[in-house]
Amino acid sequence: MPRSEEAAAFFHAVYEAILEIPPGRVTTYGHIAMLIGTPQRPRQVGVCLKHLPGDLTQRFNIDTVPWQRVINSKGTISPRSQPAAAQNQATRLEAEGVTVRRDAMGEMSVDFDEYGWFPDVLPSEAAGGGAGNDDADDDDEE
DNA sequence: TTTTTGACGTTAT
DNA sequence: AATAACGCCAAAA
Repeated sequence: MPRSEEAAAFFHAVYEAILEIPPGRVTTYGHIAMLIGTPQRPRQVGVCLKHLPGDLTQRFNIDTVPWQRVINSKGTISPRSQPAAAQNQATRLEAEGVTVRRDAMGEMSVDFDEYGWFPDVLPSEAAGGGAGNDDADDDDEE
């Protein structure tokens, strides 16, 4: 558990934000960081997920928090020390209807155009390549 | 206690 | 396009 109250509050905010990701959609560590008002700490979002309790009696645990819906900004499942964990994430995503594409180098990616969930994205970003969603509320697009 | 590590992302070369 | 440097900070070593 986090050593300070402030850290605990951060963990809490991260988990709450992740709970908002709709099933069958994905977003990024950076986006979660932005949503909770700390855009400079996407890395800490990863820390929170890494330490997500396996204890199912806790309010936030690996079963109640849809951690699998968080991937990196490249649109790929972040590799970690335990390769099986990434595989597990892919499996959980596929179980909710998300297509995970494996390329030649064992790298697993998800198409943001199809599954990305990015509410509150600034119009300037959306203007770029047609792949954006400037709406704060989206369920279906393209 | 100090140092290193790491489920990241943006900016600068 | 690809690589490096940096900011971030809780945990683990």
